[in-house]
Amino acid sequence: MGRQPCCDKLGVKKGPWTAEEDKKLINFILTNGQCCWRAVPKLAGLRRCGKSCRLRWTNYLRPDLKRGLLTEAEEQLVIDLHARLGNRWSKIAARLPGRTDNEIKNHWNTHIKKKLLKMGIDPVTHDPLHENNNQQAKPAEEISSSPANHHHIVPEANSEENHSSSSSSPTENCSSTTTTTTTTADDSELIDNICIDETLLNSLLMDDDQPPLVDAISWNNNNSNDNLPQAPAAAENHGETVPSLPSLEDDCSFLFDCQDFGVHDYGLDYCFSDIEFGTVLNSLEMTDKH
DNA sequence: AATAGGAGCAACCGCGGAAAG
DNA sequence: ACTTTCCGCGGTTGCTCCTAT
Repeated sequence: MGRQPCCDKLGVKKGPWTAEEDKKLINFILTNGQCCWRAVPKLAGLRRCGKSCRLRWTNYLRPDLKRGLLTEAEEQLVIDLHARLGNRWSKIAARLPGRTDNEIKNHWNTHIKKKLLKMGIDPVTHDPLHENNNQQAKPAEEISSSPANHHHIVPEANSEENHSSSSSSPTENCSSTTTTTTTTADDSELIDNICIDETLLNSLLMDDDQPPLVDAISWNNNNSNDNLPQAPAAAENHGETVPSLPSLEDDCSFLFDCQDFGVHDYGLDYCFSDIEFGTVLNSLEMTDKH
């Protein structure tokens, strides 16, 4: 009856991952692709639960992950989506390429939540906490100065979802920050692609299976770049046939995570230019902490 | 220079739905 | 149809680093 046990609870290691463990996991997924997490620890030679492997991969080792703080545009998008989706972090993360649900969740709890509270906005309901607080929350001109602000969804356009439409739009109230983080043109385009069309955004709410909007855009662009090495090709250096990885895994940024153990270990050094290695090294500094 | 407190983030825990047998 | 397990998600914890005193 049923399936095999997920993993032997005895002897399963917990806590922070070591570089060696990361190497094993990356090496395994590079050659075998993502499948059957239950079998991964055993096959990869890891004393970890499959669940832990999946988490490590999706939150830290995945090829398409961005590093660093969310940009102002991304932050604004998170706020907008949270106003509509609530704490459905995975759904929100699906609309932000390179960001994980865990990352967004952490960023929400540590940054955005406080920011909204400071502005007199309830981070749960996106309603003003108090009328007075709301008045003094943010000068209108400061709000409108947000790069992404003009993309905000008009609440009235979605009465069905808009539980807070009776008051000022949460997304209108919470758009600005006092910091002057640089927002790139790409970020603005990101918001454009997602928020400019109310119908589009509504469809996000309706169709969970819809592919990531920005993913499609950015990955189409990436995939059109002939300079990018392809993961399967790299895996062939191991002399193994690799089941076709999802297209996202084709991004060369995946290899950045290999730096700790040396990209040469994978026979992938030919893939990088000096500039790319610089990026790799920067990324390494982050992973070295572990 | 030492230390306490806060902030940020990676990882774990537990639950629910889906799927295998 | 039912049991068992897998997978993914959201909430929470605890460690590490940073900053203020």
